Amino acid sequence: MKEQHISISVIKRLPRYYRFLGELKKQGFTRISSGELAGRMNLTASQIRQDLNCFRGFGQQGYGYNIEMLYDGIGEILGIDKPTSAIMLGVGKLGVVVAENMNFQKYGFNLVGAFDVDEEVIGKEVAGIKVLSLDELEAFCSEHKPKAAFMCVPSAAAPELSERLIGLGVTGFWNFSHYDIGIKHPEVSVENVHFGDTLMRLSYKVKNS
Amino acid sequence: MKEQHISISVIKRLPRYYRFLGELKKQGFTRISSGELAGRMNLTASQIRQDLNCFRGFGQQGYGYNIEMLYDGIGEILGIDKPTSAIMLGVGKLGVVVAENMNFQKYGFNLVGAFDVDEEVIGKEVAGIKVLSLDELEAFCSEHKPKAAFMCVPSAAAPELSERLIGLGVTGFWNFSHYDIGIKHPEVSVENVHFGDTLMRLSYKVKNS
DNA sequence: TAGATTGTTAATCGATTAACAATC
DNA sequence: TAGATTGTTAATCGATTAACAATC
Repeated sequence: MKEQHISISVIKRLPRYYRFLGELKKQGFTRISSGELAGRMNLTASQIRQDLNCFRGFGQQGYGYNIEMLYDGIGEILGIDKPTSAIMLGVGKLGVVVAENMNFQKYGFNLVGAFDVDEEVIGKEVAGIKVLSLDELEAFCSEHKPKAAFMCVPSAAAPELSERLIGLGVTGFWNFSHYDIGIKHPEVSVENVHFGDTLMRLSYKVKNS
Repeated sequence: MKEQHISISVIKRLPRYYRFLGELKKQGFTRISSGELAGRMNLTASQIRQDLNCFRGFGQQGYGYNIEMLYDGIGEILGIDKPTSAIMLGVGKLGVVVAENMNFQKYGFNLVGAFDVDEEVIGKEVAGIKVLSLDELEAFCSEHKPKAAFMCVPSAAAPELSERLIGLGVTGFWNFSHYDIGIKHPEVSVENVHFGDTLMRLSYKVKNS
């Protein structure tokens, strides 16, 4: 898997390829051409070939792409085969739903800890994990060295907490809070899940079409 | 508010401007220059001026931008001042959390109905709304004419259900399910919230930096 | 071999950045 | 008026699409 420099636009599309290919695989298909896949995904064949060619070796002229091999290959590029250990910060309603309904393994992560400040929540089990007090964060991290943090805390708590986590070696944030972790720390990776932003975009679209 | 053709890239950024400006407003600031805002948001001043100039009349040479006016203006562009009526499909764990914790009004929507197929859930109240049986969808829609649907159903239910909703006049989907509503229906607006996709992207980033 | 389909280069298109004249 | 800062045009950069030679 020789990767030169992969543009962020390509990376953004990979999960969607992965989903479509997984579906095709499940349906029993074994090969697909860029043209056929383009039709299903509403892309151009050219774009698919360009995207996949960033990584070399997936296609075969005159044949197309082997679905299983491509699926596994993209999974490997995304790092799904090598789970990153992660902790959840904030085990409120959202945190609980996310923790208990996401199959993290499927997406390249392994949830190893959960923290909250609420005495009501501390000590309870979520997704098979005992919720610890935030006071225990330092001890836990020096023992387990989690690399990623799922930020399900109120926005007000995010600035200080993210500083603390970065100090403890966390390099990736799955951020549900409103607070732009990446601005002060361009060296860490952040993926934001901002419900409000997507709703506002939908509002715009609905009203302008 | 004269809008020619606004590119999708600009629209995508508007909610983030809106959030930052709301914050600045709350902090008591009254004016800001593109340079200052660029620093805070980690953009270029040039991009901010280009973006805002799509809509005309926000800035003033030598002065900058009036925060309140800009905030309100962007809100208007996004259509936040004119709520779209929406219904929720699927009131499982995710649906409940979303319904009860999102202030839809704040983002340009008004939740007017909720539907499920589970007898356990039907009849209960969520966010002040009584959950109806999916059998009542047609009657409800012909009376209330909701324009948007929040899809919190299992992916398997999404294809058929989205067809049905489009037939009933729904033109916008906030889609939590895995199913690409937009492919068969390019005429409707869709905003996807795919937790898995963002996690996979984070996985890639964490492993490649 | 002939047909299909990729890999890859070149052309186009769009978005971002830089520069500066207009103007508050 | 002088200084600041926008609006806007031009330059650059990157991403997408088109085309076709390579090759399975």
